[in-house]
Amino acid sequence: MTTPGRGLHGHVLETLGPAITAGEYPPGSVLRTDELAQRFDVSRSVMREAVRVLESMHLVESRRRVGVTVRPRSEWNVYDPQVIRWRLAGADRPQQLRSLTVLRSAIEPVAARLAAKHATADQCAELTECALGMVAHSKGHQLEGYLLHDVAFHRVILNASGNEMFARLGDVVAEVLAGRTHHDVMFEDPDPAAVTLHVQVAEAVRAGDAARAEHLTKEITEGALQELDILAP
Amino acid sequence: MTTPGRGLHGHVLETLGPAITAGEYPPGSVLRTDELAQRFDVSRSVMREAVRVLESMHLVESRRRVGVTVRPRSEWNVYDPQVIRWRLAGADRPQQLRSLTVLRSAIEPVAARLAAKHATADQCAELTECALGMVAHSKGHQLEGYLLHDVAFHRVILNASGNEMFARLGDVVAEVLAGRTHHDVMFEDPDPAAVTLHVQVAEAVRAGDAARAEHLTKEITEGALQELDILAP
DNA sequence: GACTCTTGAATTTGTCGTACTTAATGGGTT
DNA sequence: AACCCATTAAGTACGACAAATTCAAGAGTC
Repeated sequence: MTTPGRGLHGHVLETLGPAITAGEYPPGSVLRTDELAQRFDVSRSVMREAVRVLESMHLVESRRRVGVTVRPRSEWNVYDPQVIRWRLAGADRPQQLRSLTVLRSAIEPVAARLAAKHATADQCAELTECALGMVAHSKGHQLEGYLLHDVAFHRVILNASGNEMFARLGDVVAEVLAGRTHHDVMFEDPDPAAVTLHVQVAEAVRAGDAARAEHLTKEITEGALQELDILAP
Repeated sequence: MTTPGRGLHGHVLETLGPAITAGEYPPGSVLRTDELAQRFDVSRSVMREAVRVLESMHLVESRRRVGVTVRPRSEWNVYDPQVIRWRLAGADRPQQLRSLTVLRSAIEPVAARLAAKHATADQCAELTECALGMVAHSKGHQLEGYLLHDVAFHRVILNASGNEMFARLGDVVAEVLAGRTHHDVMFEDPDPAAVTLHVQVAEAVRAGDAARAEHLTKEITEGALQELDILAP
């Protein structure tokens, strides 16, 4: 899942990026390219390329005679998958999971509604397959198998919505679901009600019942919100 | 609003980025760094930095002995503000506006709901101020003034939601609203019903009526969808 | 004496060119 | 078919100079 930092420039990013997003360098902090190059034992060229990437993520700003200044969090490109990964690996992982779960609660119901209208026969078949897979792994501590089908299910929904912006959130949803399974809430079998809801969503999409697909998905995401003690919208 | 491409590296990006997102180089196309450097009359270092940025946006992939290959659209970081800007300036502007408007229709109602719960007194005041500004500019072809307050209104909502992911969509919403005013649909005064809805949203948020704020905002975004002939969710 | 404006030096990024290294590809040989 | 090697384009390093902006010192004025 993690990108193994191709090349020296990638290695530098995999160290500097998490450090910055973790708040190790507070907003306004000034870094110097030469010093960083020395610290990481790379050439200035490599460090400059790394800084350029951080700049394109709006994590830092590079100005002459000043150096590389860290920008405030409010300006970061928080939708950049790499930034999301770094933040999920760092100190504000809980905060990040909350933000993303709220995002899910807004996106997925609408995506399900659109999926009910646009899904192909193949996608419908895949959807029911995933739902059945979830049922099959819902008892007896088969969390990994369950997660696999759960992630696949939500990916299909997002893709079937026909909206590219929704489709690109597949990785985010996967990360949130994986995070929940591996670190946080789930120690036992998943909630049977949630499993049922997924099956019903698959049915609704297959039947082309947009309103029902949206409503059921909303119930799923509200469940996710409650798990994190977020007031249900 | 537009970033003026700071430095040579920025200038290269402002040319190459739009070209790639416009599909001028179809997925799988291979570019060579040296050739590009020659074409843009910059050093290889500068071109390499530009390529690194394009790579961080998942627009291209750089591999040894092969070159810089253009990735398929499905892998692009479509939430990157720069990518959004490039695509809005290019050929698939209509498609992009549709995607973003659908995204709005998912996000903004939930954001309004959260804003009703989290908005500070200052934010409530600003919100009513924006709504009143919209009313004041709703007659007599004052489209620019209307747009200004409209954008500000939606920014306040997104910020007041307290969710950083929502807040970062302020620029996107601004771009969509501006696009609608300047290029596409609006030649006359804005729909009076829409103006009224904004005023009512401001009231609902002030009153802390989350459900009402959500519902009213949903009506606003559904109106935006209908303007683009998208089936209302 | 306090203040402002100008000037210039110091500093850090920006750009360039070159040389060398590394890895993947494709073809030729065994 | 398996292996080896030459080719190729990116990856890395280093050194030099250009450009811009900050900061302070100094001149001039009120």
